[in-house]
Amino acid sequence: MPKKRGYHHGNLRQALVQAALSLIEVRGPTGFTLSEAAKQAGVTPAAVYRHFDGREDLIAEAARQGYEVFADLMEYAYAKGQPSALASFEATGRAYLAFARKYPGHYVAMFESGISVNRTPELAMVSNRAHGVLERAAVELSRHIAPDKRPPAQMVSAHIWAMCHGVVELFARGSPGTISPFPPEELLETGIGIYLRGLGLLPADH
Amino acid sequence: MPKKRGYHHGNLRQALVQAALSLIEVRGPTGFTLSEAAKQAGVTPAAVYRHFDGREDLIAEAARQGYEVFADLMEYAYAKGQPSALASFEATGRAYLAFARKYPGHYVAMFESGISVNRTPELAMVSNRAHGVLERAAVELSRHIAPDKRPPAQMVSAHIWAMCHGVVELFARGSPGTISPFPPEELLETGIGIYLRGLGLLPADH
DNA sequence: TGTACATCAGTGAACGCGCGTTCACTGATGTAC
DNA sequence: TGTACATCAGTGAACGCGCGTTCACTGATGTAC
Repeated sequence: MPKKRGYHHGNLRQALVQAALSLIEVRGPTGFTLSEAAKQAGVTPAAVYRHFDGREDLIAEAARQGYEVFADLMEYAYAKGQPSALASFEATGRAYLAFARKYPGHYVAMFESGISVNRTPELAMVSNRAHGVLERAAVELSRHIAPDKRPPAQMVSAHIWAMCHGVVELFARGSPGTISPFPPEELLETGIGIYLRGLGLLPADH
Repeated sequence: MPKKRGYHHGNLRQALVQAALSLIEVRGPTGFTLSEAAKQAGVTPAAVYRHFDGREDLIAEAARQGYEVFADLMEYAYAKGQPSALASFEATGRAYLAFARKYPGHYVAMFESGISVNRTPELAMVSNRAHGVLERAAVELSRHIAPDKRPPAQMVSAHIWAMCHGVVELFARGSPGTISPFPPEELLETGIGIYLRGLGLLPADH
C-alpha cells in the first residue's frame, strides 16, 4: 500500500527535521533557514509552525535526535568492549568520531549550532546519557590504575572527550583548504593509545 | 596634542576591527553584522566600504590580526622554553590556551567564523607561521624518542593541537549551562603531561 | 453504505525588520602657490 | 600668512532581499450516526 500523497503531507514533522539536518550539514549552522527547510520539504514556511514553535525549536529537535543516536552508539560501543574496561573505553572514543563522520548534520546541530543543552529537560537528559557512557568507562578504567598515580576519572574522560572533539573539528570536518596530514581515525587511535600508555594502561615498549 | 575629533574619524579602519572583534566575541560569528560594527564605531555602514571590501573582508582582517598575535605568542613561548625541547613544547601548548582565553574575539574570528585560511596569501602565511612553531617544537621533541617507537612529529603536533582545541571549545568557552569540572588550564596541563609520559618523555612514576 | 460534520494540516498573502551594498553628495583636511 | 583648490573620508537616502512570523482561510481527512 503506497503512502498517500496529497494535501496532507503525512509526516511533515520528520521531513522538516531531515531537511534541517541536510541544510545544516551543507550550509553550516549559520546558513540554516526555516524557510529553506520548508521549501525542501515541499511546504510553505508557515506550515512549519504546525509542528514546531519556530526556527530554534526545529534545530533543537534535530539536536535531540542526534543526541539520542549518539548515546545509543556510545552505549553499544561500551557494551561491545565489555567486560574489558580498556576495550570499552577505547571503543567509546572511536564511537565519538564515527558518529561525527556518519551524522555530520546531527553533529553540527548538537555542538556548533549554539543550541544550549539546557534548553529543555529532555535535551539535557539525553545529553547526560551520552556523556555518562564515557564517564562510566573512565571510572572503570581508573580502577586499573594504582590509586596514588590515578587522576580523577572525570578528568580522564574530559581529556578523551577533548581530544575526540579536537580531532573532529580540526581534521575530520576540516575547513576548505586545510588538509589533514593523517586520517582522523588514525590520529585519534594513536592519540588515545599514547595517552593510555601515559596512564600506565598499555605496555610502554609497543 | 590631543587626537583631533571631527568629521574625519582618524583611525576608522582599526576602530572597525575592534568593534568587529568585540561583537564577534559577544554575539558569536553568526551574530556579527557590518552595520552594528559601524554603529559601534560611531559611523554609517557605508563608511565601512572606504576601508574594507565588505563584511567578509572585515572579518578576515580581524582573523589576520589574531593569527599575527597568536603566532607571536607561540614563538615567544617556544623561545622561552629553549634550549629544552620539552619545555618549549609544553609552553606552546599552554600558549594556545592562553591566547584563546585572552583574545576570545580573535579566536572566534580565526577558528569559528568560517573564514578560510586560504582566503588571501597573507592569511595563509601568518597561519602557517603559527602552526609552524608547534610543528618545530614537535620535531625537536621527537629527537628525544627512540626512533623505533617514535611517531611522526607531525602526528604529535596534531595530537596536541587537537587536545588544545578540544579543551578550549568544550571547557574554556563552555556553552551556557555547561559547567567544566576542572579549570581548562589544569585539564590541558595534565592531559599533555599524561600524553608526554605515554611518549616516554616524562618519568612514569610521577 | 451514505451523508453531515468536526478537525486540523496545509495555504498564500502580508508584515516589519535589519541586513549588505550602491550612489551621488558634502564638507573637513591638506597642499600649492 | 592667506587664498584657491584637490583630495577623500564621511553622509544619508535608497535599493532589493530573504528572513521569521502572523493570520484568516480552505479543503482533505476522519468520524458519528
